Amino acid sequence: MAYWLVKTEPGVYSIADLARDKRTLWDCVRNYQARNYLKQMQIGDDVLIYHSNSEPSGIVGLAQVVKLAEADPTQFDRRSDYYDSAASEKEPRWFSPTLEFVRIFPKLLTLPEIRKNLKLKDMVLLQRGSRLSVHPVSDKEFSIILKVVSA
DNA sequence: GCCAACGTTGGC
DNA sequence: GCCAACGTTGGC
Repeated sequence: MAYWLVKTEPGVYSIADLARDKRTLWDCVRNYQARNYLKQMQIGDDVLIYHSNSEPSGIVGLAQVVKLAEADPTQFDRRSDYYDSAASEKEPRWFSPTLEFVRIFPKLLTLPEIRKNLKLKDMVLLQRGSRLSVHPVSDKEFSIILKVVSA
C-alpha cells in the first residue's frame, strides 16, 4: 500500500467540500508527472490532502483511493477550462482516480511546521519549487505526519 | 500582488 | 534539439 499527497486550493475544492461530497473524481490535473502518479494509485492507498494558496497552507486531512484512475472527463469538454484538443476518448491524456473522504485532522500541519520537522525534510513537498500537485509520501513520513496531526 | 521556480510551446 | 518567451503554481 502506498501513500500520497494531493494539493488543492481550498477556494476551489477544500477538504470540507470532500467531507460533504463523501467521494470525488480527482480531476483537472494537467501535469504529466502528477498524472503518472494518479495512474499509479491503487484502491486503499492513503492520500493526504494539502491546502495550497491558503492561510495557512498545510496538510488538513486524509482521503482514500476508492476507484482507479479513469479518463478525466473535463479533457473532452469544450466548454471546460481544462479542455484538451489533443486528447480523444480513444486516447485520453489525463486521468482521475476517485478519492473518498476519511477525516479532517484535529490539527492542521502547516508548511512552516513541515519545514521545521527534520524527519520531514526529504518530503517531495519541500523539493525544488515544490509545484508538483500529486506526489508520493514515504511510509515513515506518513506515520510521522499522522502522529503530529493527532497529537 | 509580487515573483521565483518551474513546465510548456513553438520558432528556427 | 535548442532555447527564448510565455504560462502556471504557490509561497509570501
